Amino acid sequence: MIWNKGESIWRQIEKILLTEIVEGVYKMGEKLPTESALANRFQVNRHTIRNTLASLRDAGVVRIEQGRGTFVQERLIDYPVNTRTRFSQIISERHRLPEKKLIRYRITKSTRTFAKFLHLASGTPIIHLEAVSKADDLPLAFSISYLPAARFDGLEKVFAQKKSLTACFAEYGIFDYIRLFTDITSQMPSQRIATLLNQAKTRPVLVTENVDADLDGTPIEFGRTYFASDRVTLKVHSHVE
Amino acid sequence: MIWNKGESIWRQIEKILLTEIVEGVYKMGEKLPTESALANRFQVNRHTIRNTLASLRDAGVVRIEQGRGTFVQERLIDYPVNTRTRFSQIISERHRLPEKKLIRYRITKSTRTFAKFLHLASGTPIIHLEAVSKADDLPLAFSISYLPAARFDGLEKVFAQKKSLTACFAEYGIFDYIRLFTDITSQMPSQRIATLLNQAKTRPVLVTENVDADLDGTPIEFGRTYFASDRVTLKVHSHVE
DNA sequence: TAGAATTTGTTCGTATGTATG
DNA sequence: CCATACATACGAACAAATTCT
Repeated sequence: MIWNKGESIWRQIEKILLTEIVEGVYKMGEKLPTESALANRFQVNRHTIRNTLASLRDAGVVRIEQGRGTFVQERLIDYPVNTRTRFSQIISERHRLPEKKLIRYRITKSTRTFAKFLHLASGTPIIHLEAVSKADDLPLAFSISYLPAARFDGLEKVFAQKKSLTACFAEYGIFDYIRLFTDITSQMPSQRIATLLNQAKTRPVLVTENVDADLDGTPIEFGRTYFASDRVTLKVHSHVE
Repeated sequence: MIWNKGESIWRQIEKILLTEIVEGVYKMGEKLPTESALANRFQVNRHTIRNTLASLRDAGVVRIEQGRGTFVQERLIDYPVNTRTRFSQIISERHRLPEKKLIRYRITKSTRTFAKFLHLASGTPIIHLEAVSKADDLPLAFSISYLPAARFDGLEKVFAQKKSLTACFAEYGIFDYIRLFTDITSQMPSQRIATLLNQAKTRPVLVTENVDADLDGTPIEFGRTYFASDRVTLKVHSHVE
């Protein structure tokens, strides 16, 4: 390897690796060679390779995990966050096969927190619905939805058939609804959620909380969703006013 | 301790702990007693306590870190994400003292990625500005901003004085600007970013990427911001159309 | 469950070139 | 010309996390 004198070595290596990644030599999610292997290949010190990889990490191209290796960062799905956020539609538009798998269905009494969001009295029966959302069999999100049981009587059977909340709502006469707000935080996943998302427990999840309402403004759902952060980017497009 | 018969013991304990947390017995970010200590206090099995803590975690009240303990989850700042996102203003409105500390200032040649966002030719000189945003001395975010060097000649001195990008823009004749988009992901922080945010390296960060433009629609800044996810909630308020 | 092997992370130290004042 | 700071590059050793046996 002969290095150009006008540019630092680690930047030249960065360009080479970047080219190889975009050309698909290393594919999405795949492991790059170890630092030692790269140092050997380019005949430089491991520190120099680490400089390169740190820069690629900062640019969002790779992620580095201690003890495991360096991986090409995958960010498969852009997930718009706005008034019309609907999972199935978003996935379909990206030419992927959406699937929503029911994990758990229960009816409980609402605690104060959920009651507040749904404008219900504390203790009112609410549906507690857990599901995993997939695109082409790849889990993207695990979500827990809380809905007023009175309004959605028998939801379990409807959901088992429709496999989409939007479709269920239509069965109950709600043909359109809007998202009132979305709160976004980040956490480490519990073992259960990591398993459901088929994700390493050492990788974080994006957590959103939201309330959807019908066109009268009556809340119909409070939801908490855990996104596999390596597979999803939340996108907020600003409206020009 | 005498337990009410109509309700499960772990739920009763949950209510007690929740009350103590909201009353400030355990303050934000503080460590709760160990599971054993709580089991001892309430004279129940440790499994019962684990039930309670798992429920509090799922409700976002505490976070559990293996080998370290259970902590009251701090979520201090609601950070709106919209067309008019401005740090100083957001913090001030919450009756906190905003501060933006310059970490690094350099001028480099833009790579293709940044050039694309800023509508510049690849290789054009751009300003690379790193800063830590604080509220009442608590670091909330670390941000890297890329700006066209030609348009913001001498920005370093202006920023040193104004300590706010919005204020700087005004010096260059830009009295209003809008955010075109915001992309949101989540990562584990590098050692450097964890240190700058004064945050445990085992806690994730929220990462946003955004482009701001002047009222002509010309991009003036590409920014990447790392939020301490335990201290910030990003809020997307939907506009009703 | 225990330990070895693998891989990245951190911290010493040394040296060179470049820009600044 | 000198002092200083900073980025770059190499070498060695050990720490920490993960994986494999």
